[in-house]
Amino acid sequence: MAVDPEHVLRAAAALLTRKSTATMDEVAKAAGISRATLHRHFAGRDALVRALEALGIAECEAALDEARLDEGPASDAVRRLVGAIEPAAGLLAFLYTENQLFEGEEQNAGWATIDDRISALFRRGQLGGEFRIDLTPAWLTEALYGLMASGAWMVHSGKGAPKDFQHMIVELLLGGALRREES
Amino acid sequence: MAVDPEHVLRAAAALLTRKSTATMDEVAKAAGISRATLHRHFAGRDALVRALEALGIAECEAALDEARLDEGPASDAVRRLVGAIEPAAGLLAFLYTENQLFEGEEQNAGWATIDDRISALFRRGQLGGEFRIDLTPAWLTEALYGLMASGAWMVHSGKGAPKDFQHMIVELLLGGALRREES
DNA sequence: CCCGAATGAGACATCCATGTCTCATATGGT
DNA sequence: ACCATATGAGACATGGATGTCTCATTCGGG
Repeated sequence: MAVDPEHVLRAAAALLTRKSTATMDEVAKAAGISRATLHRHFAGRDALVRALEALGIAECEAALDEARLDEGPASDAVRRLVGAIEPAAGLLAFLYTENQLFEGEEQNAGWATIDDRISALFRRGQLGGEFRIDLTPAWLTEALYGLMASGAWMVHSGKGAPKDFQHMIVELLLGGALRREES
Repeated sequence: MAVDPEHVLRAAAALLTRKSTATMDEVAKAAGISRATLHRHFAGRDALVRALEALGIAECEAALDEARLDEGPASDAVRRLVGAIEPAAGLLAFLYTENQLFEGEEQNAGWATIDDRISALFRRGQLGGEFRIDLTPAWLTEALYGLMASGAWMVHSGKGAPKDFQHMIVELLLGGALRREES
């Protein structure tokens, strides 16, 4: 009978990714539990979103670890990062829009850490001569978020295949839309 | 005494861009009118958002016209487009997230027209040999939206300057993060 | 100057999500 | 088998936003 909070969070994430205004009642149904039980585990919608935020941060950190950002060419690290983060892209896209509601209030410090790690990767690429230096690491990081949200949205709306997620994002982020001279 | 609906829409757009959950009361205050009057002009929050959607579409169309997408190199057209659309980026970013609430219901057909015009631009660039062909026009279009949302977010949060908006987006979208060999 | 129309202020009812509570039931360990 | 505990179902109160209404006031044109 014990409810698995992890499973509840996954179900909530899956639902809220699709319908960000879903009711606590809908979330409970999606998780296969009653609203009362949902409330026993997460005291209110706010707590639920915070828990989802913590989950998203944890998955991000895990993806960052898995991608081994310090190893090899920075562009390869970016490739690994996008690939590793893909399963969490939907959740992150939800949090990305939801976080803007929290503006003004205290932000979860976890995001700053993640921002820093990703920014450091781009900076490493710049220092190593791989990446151009006229685009700031902060912008490249923000752009990566935006492209992941767009990619998640495309997959979710059926306009793109999940298998193309990594390729679409990485190729555009690193290479851009212009044809390159043969190297 | 006559209220200018256009001015009300502008104020609503400016407010909702910053706080997407603003109340009808807050919108009315922001527009300098009473809630009753706001209600007389826009029958409910839904109607207001629809009107904002129409405004956003109109501004997009205007930017598309102003950018003369058919003239000259496609990359220059993209540059002009981003520059022309910058003033509306905040509103578009709001609608971009708000539209997901309407999923399932009928979408405003105006977006499809805009998608088509932008996609056509990217396709033209591909056929002309300017743009790489392994990224679909649909994805490039979606990516442009995502980057504009990220750019608007960066400017809004103070992490980036408005004057860099066009440069950041265009350079990343067209050129990517990798250093190019000297051409 | 006067009258009609639009506005502002506020009261009022309503709806919806939320949060809390109770009680019966089911589960799982001892 | 028994008991403690967690769950499900639903009632209930609450708060916030919305939509509607009235009435006094103000503005602007004739």
